[in-house]
Amino acid sequence: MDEKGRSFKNNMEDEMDLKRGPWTAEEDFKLTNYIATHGEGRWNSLSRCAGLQRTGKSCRLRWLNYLRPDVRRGNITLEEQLLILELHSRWGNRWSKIAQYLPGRTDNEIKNYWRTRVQKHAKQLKCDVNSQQFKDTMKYMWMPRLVERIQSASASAASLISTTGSATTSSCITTSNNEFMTYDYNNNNSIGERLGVMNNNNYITLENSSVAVSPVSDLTDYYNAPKPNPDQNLVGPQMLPDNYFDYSGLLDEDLTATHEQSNLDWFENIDEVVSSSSESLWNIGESDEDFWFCQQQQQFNNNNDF
DNA sequence: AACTAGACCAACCGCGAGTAC
DNA sequence: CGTACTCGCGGTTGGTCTAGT
Repeated sequence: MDEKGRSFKNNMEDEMDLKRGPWTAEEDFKLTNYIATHGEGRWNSLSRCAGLQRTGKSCRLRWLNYLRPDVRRGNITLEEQLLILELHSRWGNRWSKIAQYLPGRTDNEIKNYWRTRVQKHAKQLKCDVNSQQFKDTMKYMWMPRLVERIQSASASAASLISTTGSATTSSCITTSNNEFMTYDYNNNNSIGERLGVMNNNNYITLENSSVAVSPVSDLTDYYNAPKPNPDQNLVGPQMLPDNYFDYSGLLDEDLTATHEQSNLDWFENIDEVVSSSSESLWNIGESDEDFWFCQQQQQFNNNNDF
């Protein structure tokens, strides 16, 4: 039998013996043990040597996404959400690249977050997740709000960390200079690059980017875009040139009211939450976020009606 | 209690790039 | 140089859980 034939036969045998679907505890044990003694890599032969009836691919995925000791589990924090949104605006669906900036998070986890949470909100707003409208909503509404919430929480979180010593592992934080960066809470030092600066508690500019940011979504474009004549006594959100929505009306008026109220609710919650556990601290965002998005959806639909 | 819809997430698949032979 | 293999990435699927009816 020639080399091709042997390879084909081996592949057929592999196919016949292969196991798919959820991993058992025994398989996990075998894989973890094998990697502990022999290291990772050469996944196909690793699978055979470890006595696993799995493809190399499957072993690699299981190790990277689940068994690796530094995999961080649990809810995506506010800081991580902010990072994901920002990095996605930079790089798009480059999940593995984005994951590099979120220690312990896998590309799969981030991808799942994006598809379930972010795309859900796009659906609620009745617009495409890749549309400029939704990108702007994220950039000018959602992200500033996240920053606000992070800042609000940071004081409480900081005291929590100082008392417990190891409340979290690593994440992205905002500093007193309005910078935000990846941070190792356990060792109390910065472990990543400085990612950007907040302006007026509202906007974020990214620095040190090795990849050009799309000029269309650059804030300077937003500011430089000709504004409607202020003398025009227009009511409600106004369409700017180049299809920019003017969200300032939303920020200043209706939204602020609901926003402040939801913040009040949130602040009422946070003392209680912080005193209970750090895990819960990051969980409270979801209902608040959903509430906020309901408001956005209404406003957004009003915009389109206008 | 039974059913349904939606959310979540682990796992699979296909493809392209890199590497070994 | 061509082929097979490996690896990693992004897209997709399907199982499980939960909330609502």
